[in-house]
Amino acid sequence: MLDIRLIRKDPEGVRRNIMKRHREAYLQYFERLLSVDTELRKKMSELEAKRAEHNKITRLIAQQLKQGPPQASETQNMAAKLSSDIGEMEKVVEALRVERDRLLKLVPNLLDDTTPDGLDETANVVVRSVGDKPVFDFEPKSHVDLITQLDLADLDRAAKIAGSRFYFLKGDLVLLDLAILRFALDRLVEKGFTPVFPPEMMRREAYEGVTPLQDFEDTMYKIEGEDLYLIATSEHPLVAMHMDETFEPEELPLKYAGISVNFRKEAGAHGKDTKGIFRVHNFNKVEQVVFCRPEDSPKHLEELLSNAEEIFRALEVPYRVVEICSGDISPKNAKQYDVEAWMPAQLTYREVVSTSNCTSYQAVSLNIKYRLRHGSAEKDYVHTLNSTAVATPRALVAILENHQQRDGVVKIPRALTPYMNGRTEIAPKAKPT
RNA sequence: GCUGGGGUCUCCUAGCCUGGCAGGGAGCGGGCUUGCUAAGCCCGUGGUCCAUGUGGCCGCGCGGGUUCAAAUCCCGCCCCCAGCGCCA
Repeated sequence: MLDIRLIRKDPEGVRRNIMKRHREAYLQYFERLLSVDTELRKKMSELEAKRAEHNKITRLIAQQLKQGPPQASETQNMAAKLSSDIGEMEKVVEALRVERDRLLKLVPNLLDDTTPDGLDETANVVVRSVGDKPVFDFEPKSHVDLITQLDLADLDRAAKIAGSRFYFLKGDLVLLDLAILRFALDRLVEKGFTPVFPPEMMRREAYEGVTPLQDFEDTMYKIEGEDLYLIATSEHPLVAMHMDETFEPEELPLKYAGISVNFRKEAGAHGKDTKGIFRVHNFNKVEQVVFCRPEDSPKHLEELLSNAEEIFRALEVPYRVVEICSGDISPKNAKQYDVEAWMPAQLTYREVVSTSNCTSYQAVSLNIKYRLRHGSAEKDYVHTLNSTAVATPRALVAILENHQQRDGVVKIPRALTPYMNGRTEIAPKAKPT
């Protein structure tokens, strides 16, 4: 969420920024927030004055009782009256505070000045296209046909026991999945990232700090009867792990490479990508997470993007980088890039990476700060950034489709050969003649 | 899961039994003193509010309750430690 103090200090500036998202609802939340917050502060002042009065009397009672019990009863009656007044006022203030916080969480992050303006995804800006699209002298097969033909996954039996959007991954595709994850992890470790296996469930309180409320409805799975949610990405536990902490300046930037399973309901995606393993309920992902000083976050955003691009170049998958416009960007992001891989069977680019600068939006919710100078009392919120390094079902789809040969063989990218025990291709099983 | 012990400001710790403004130490930062890279002294080192001051309010794992008053008493929950149980 935004820092309420910033909103109080410059409501007009915040309003102008929110308008750039072209969503009437955001503005309504914001205007309502301003009035509720004003009312809250007024009521709080009154409450605190009353408490101050009550505290004085309470101290008086303590003194009187030292001198002798009989003197205290009259003052105690006054204190009791004040105490019940305070109880009433507290209820009012608490209701206002709950409403203020609810609205505050609904107001989106301030956009970076460089985020392109636009109404929806059609206004996203292609920054660059990298790699040559493969030229086939045959009709390229979809990944669905390839995994069926090569016996690399079983979708029907997965549906039987778990439902749609689940899969049994099999044989060489399992080895390739692990190879990709390990390859990506190694590249990040070389760059100073600390690899982390995080908890794959989180409590609601911590979770609310890293993701919009709407995600509890349409993204996250809840464990029945427990205050636990399956993580939708390792970004969530990795960012939340430092809640209520203050970093010394020399500890920043802090870089993690999270590796985990990701669970997503994909509610609202009915009918999209229903076949194959492109859009699924659980998948593996290596994620980059950075905590840094505010002035460094634009630089780190470019680094995270560059790291992800490096991995897709090594996988020999053609891609383009897209800058997400103000109407399409996630509410928690100030600036966002997507990397989209070329999918030859669909003749289109599909999202495989999302790189985000959340600036202080998550840090404010989670109360993550740093000292401006070592030992100094002055603190400010850190910035958090996250980016996919690689997510495997989608990377597998890209590799299968881009590296397929006429004879049904799929070439393994050279960079992965060492991670595949020297293997260079995935071939159909020899059929008995 | 059971039994017992615990969670206090950045860290350590006192206070809890017996309710009355959370005290001490260390580290860190700033200042002063001094012949030096020693030693000493003073201030600061949770959050928040606006009327910005010798100010108020809140804060002792979280949430309730009792009371004029709760770190302290009562209830529920979370987490840590030890032992037992279970277990890949």
